Amino acid sequence: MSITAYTHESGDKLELVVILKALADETRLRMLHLLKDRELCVCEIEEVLGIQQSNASRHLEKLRNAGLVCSEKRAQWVYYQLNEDTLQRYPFLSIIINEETSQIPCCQQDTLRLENSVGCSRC
Amino acid sequence: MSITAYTHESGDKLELVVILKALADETRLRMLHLLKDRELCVCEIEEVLGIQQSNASRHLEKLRNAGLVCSEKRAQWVYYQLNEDTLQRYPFLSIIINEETSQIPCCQQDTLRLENSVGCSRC
DNA sequence: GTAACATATGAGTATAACCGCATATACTCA
DNA sequence: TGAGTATATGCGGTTATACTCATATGTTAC
Repeated sequence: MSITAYTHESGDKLELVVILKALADETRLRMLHLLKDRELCVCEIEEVLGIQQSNASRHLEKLRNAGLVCSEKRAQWVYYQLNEDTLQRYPFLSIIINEETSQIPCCQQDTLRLENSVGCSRC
Repeated sequence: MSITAYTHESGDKLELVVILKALADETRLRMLHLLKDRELCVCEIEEVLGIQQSNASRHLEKLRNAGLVCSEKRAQWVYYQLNEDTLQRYPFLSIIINEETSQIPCCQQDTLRLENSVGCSRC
């Protein structure tokens, strides 16, 4: 019912390094690309990306631990959205998420798949 | 004697992902931070960072394969510098290298160590 | 030529990352 | 309450990454 605060998995690692590690994966870039337009629930993401549920959940956990997304539970669904606070603190993130990912073919296809879907069959 | 062309280790991986993986490491961020001011040879880098020679060489190889730096051999030394071509093609790189790394304490200390060194004892 | 040095690379190891399967947890609805 | 669903998580296997030591390659200077 409440927005999950982003908890950095900083440990002893630099926040910038944690963020860059979270970005350095094609699946997670595709997720961020989808999330730049609107919030999505996990089942929508796994459908569009064609990946397993547990896999999607773990990638989203990594993005959340890096502070890139935050999640909100509503009914049995968990909705993820970009964490605007972090995006403001690190201006390079907006360039990557809004501009660079849009150049990637599979990200463009993901967008089409999401737009053409008649809403998620489940949520 | 000739500047090594950057050869992307793209394989089947996205160039953007290769670049982000190269960035997602504290040692390599420190290297890029040092290189933003001037070219450096490997022995200077390993001295300032306090890492082993083989370790420095491998990190630099990763940066070179991602197209972030290029190298030039002069006499028995190899000098590394930022690859301006890639920095222009990916504007977010300049933000990370010129602004974000400067906020990192150990990068600031590296800069001091480099400035205070009476030149590299070897090259 | 040889010695000394700078750099790259092969081999081995330890750790981290990614994935799939199965299961636990939490919520809804009848 | 119980069935069904959405999400998270424990576990095992596989691959990738980072590090160290030792060695190969290429250069300079004698």
